[in-house]
This record gives sequence, C-alpha cells and structure tokens, in this order.
Amino acid sequence: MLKLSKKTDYAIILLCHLGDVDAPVSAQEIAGNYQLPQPMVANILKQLGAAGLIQSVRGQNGGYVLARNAESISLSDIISVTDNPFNLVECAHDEELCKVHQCCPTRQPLVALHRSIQRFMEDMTLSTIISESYFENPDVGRTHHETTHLS
Amino acid sequence: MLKLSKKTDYAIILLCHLGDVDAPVSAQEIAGNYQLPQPMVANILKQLGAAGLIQSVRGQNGGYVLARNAESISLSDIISVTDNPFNLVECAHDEELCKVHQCCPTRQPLVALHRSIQRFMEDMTLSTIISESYFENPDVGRTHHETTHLS
DNA sequence: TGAAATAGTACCAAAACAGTACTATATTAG
DNA sequence: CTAATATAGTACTGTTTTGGTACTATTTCA
Repeated sequence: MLKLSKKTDYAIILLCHLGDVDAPVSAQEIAGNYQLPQPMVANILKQLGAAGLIQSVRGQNGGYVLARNAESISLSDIISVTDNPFNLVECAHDEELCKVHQCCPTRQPLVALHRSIQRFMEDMTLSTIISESYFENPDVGRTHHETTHLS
Repeated sequence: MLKLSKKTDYAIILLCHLGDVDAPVSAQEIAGNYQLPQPMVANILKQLGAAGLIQSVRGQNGGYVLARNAESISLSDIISVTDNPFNLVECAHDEELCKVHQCCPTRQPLVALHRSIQRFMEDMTLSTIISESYFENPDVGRTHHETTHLS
C-alpha cells in the first residue's frame, strides 16, 4: 500500500527524541511523552539497539542513547530495521514468463523510482529530520524544544 | 512495507500492453500472455474501466482499450485506482497527543518525502514506461534517463 | 441461440501489522 | 542484601490487508 509502518513511524519519533537528549532515556519515559503504547516502544527500542543504531544502558536509571551521531543515521537505516529492507517492486512476475523475450515493461521505470526513493532516504539523516521539525509549528516561536528535555 | 501491491504491479503491465495494441484485448488474452491469474486480471481491468482509464468493448471479440492516450495516464493515476490513494504517513499519532505543543518531529520531513514521490509518480506517464521498457535488455547502450532525481 | 466477452459483487485463505505478555538478566538506590 | 527499575529475548494474538476465487447477470456477435 506504499506507506510506512507504524513501527517505522514510531522509530523516527523515538530516535528524534534520543537525538535531542544526552542522558539515557527509558522506554517508559518516551512512551509517556508521546502517548505511544509502552510495550510497542520497548520492542522497537530493542530492535534499534540490536541493529546498532542506539546503545542501551541497563539497570535502574538506564535507558537508551544514540550509538552514533545523528548525522550518520539515515532514514534508510531506520527503515531497514523496522520495515523489511525497502523494495518497491520485488519482481514476482518472472521475466521469463513475459511474452516478448525478457521485456518486462514495469521493471525499468519502477527500478528508477525505487532508486530515487532509496537515494532520498539515504540522504535524509536523523539530524535533518530533527532540525526540520523545529519549523513544524507555525504559531510557535522559534524556541527550540528544550522543553522536550524535561525527562 | 513501502512496496507496490501486486494489483498495481499487474495493472501497469496490463496498461502497457493495451498501450501497445490498437484492437480491444480481452482479459483472458493478457492473462495468458503474461501468465497472470485470469480472474485477478479480469478484476483489475474492471476496476481500471470503472475508473475511466480504459474503455471496455462488450460481447464476443470484445475487450479493453485505453480510454485516453498513454501520455495522459500517470503512474499516480494507476496507483490511486489499484492501491488506496497514496499516503506515506497518515499521521495516526495525533499531534495533540505529543507532549510539547503540536510539535510532531516526523511530519515535516516525511511530508517532504511524500511530495517527492507523489511528484515523481505524476510525472511518470504510461508512455514513458512503455518507451523505457524498450531498453530493458542489458545489452542496450546507456541512454539518457538515468535515475531521475527527486526534487 | 449459444459462445465469448464484460459488469458487478461477494467471498475466502494466507500473510502482514499492531500490539501484548512473559521470563530472564543487569544495575543501582537504599 | 534486596527491592525497584531498567533492558534482552522471544513468543503469542487479534485485526486488517492482500491476493486470489466464484458466481450471477448482461452484452454482443457468429
């Protein structure tokens, strides 16, 4: 259906939050912050941790921090963890089955679209997302959202 | 999961075929041609007909032909028939639920991605797809349209 | 009049998605 | 030392979407 899963959607929110804070943030804290289901958030964080995008700190006062700086985490990285690796077409209709030699009409142009999207997602870093989100709300003054830090 | 449905995938193939032929082509004929499930093909053609992308000719020797020329049918048109209308994000996480005013970090950049993809799909016409498919085979020299970049 | 085609639905099974639950382990505050 | 609070790992479940089928009616032509 050509849309991002909720998991990816949530993951981006979580990572944005972690990118804004230095101290470890717990799953519960984030879930409460954004009114997201806590077990879901916990699971996504586990996955992101296993994938190496974030680092975990266990025990009381534990939580998660970014494993690398926000510039080096791309939207593509995130999606490949929380969704299956992005493939727009996955040519199920085998080329051999086509009537005229291996001329599958969809392949070429759709692969072009695929590459364009892929590239966009690789160029879009977490730091870009975070900085763009500052200008989200028209009526709010340009105050950065340190308010988010109230942990 | 960020991929096209089979229905859309098939639809593009069907339309490409219709774009190449002048006489009405039946569902059975196309299904046989590309080894696609016949009832599936029939259903998609019905949908495309109902949406006005193709015209039907009933009765024996009937079938389908393009309702407009291939230049005026965009990938976006096709997808909006066979998939739900494309929306990458469908902000399920209501802005109101965010802790700090309506600052939803994902919205802005994801909407940008959405628009880029949308634009690409609007610019990609059926005639483009058909003409590009001629160059499918690897032995053909590298002509123009390398990956079109999203804005 | 019968064969071949579309028109319009309604249906179903399998897969993916969204979310939950449970057990185990680590860390730290008291 | 122990209780509280965290992550780690994994298994499970209900709902929705997807992929595909079936059936009945209607149109057209040989």
